Amino acid sequence: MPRPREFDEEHVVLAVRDAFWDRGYAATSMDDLLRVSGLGKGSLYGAFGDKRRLFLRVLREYDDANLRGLRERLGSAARGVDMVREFVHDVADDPTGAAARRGCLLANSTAELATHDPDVAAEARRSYEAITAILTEALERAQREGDVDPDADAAEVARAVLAAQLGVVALGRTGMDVAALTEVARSALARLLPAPAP
Amino acid sequence: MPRPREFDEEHVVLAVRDAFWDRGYAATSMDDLLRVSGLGKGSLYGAFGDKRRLFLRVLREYDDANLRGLRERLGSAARGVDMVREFVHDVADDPTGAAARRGCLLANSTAELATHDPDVAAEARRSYEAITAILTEALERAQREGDVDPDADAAEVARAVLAAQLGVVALGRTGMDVAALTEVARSALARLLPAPAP
DNA sequence: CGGGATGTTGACCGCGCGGTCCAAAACTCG
DNA sequence: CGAGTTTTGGACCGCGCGGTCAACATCCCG
Repeated sequence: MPRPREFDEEHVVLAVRDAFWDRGYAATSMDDLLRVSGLGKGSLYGAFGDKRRLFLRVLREYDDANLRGLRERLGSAARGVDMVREFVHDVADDPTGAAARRGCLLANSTAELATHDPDVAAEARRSYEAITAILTEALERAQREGDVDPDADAAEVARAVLAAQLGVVALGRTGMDVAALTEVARSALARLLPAPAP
Repeated sequence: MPRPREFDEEHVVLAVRDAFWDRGYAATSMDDLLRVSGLGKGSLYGAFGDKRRLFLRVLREYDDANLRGLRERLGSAARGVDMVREFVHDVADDPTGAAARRGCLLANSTAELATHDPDVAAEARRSYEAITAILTEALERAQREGDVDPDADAAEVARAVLAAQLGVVALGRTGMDVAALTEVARSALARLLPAPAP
């Protein structure tokens, strides 16, 4: 019976995500979102609700995609420890520095909004807990593979690794040069991953 | 000759700082700033220029105060390593969690603004470099005092410690409970500060 | 092919934004 | 005390914000 949608929701979510990622929540106007999505006001409001609801939808999908990506990288990594290293280096691996300057949408949003938006704060907690679980799994595998001291508490190391990664992401946003950022990641990892007794 | 100011610039800067810290840059209106400062529009604009200039002034004074504080803590710490530990635990040391949720004005501002405001990005780099230097000094002292492996590269450890601290601050903003946050700090420090051979 | 339901477009709304400006006030000094 | 200078408070401005809505287009199905 109804008239069908003329746009693909996922395309819109991705375009809108990039806008929020680039400008932040408050500095992105609905007009910006209409521009990047190519939709009219009625369509965008009809499909996603107001600005905040749209943002929360975008944030959640961003996080889910991120978690899926991490699980895939763990699944396809030759060794558990490789995935952990990749995770921390990530933003520093783009030699142009663009990825580092962009940072992470969740981290940016939490810094901007978490104080006054409980939904954003809750989403951040959910996401970081899930990441910690994945890292723990990766580290347990690394212990079995002989790359990490089997006596270490994998969950504890995972939390420290997460903190280090968040630090690298935060530093990346300052525009610090990529080589230096890579050094930070390398230096943190060298100390956070206790090597097994030889 | 002239009519004297009726307000104290430093008081105003502090009040305005708290407003920006609480709401973020974009979400804080000039009316908010007039309210918290108690000034009229003419006075605020006359003394500090527009919103962005006022913000940059506030941010720089915040950073300077922060650096002064760190240097003082290093000067008065019984041991170099104590200052490093305090630095990382800091926001988690408020048992109410308020400090953790508030986070750091510089970190929040960098996450919100660094992409499009080169002055904010530059200020962040300046500040983080200065912090790294102070941490390096603290760690060198810790090495002399036998609390940190003297073979470690103090500057490298300092960068890793900074990353960990930024991670703790980022996690703190999610509203994660303080005990867990303290554990993250503890766990990171335990691994980042290589103990000297006994 | 027509009726009903949904999607689309863009005009429109009121508000609050950042910023300007000026008349009155408050001071110093000759 | 009066002249000169700066500060003060708030009226005022135009704009762009987020959000609503109604007229029209497009489709499915009987």
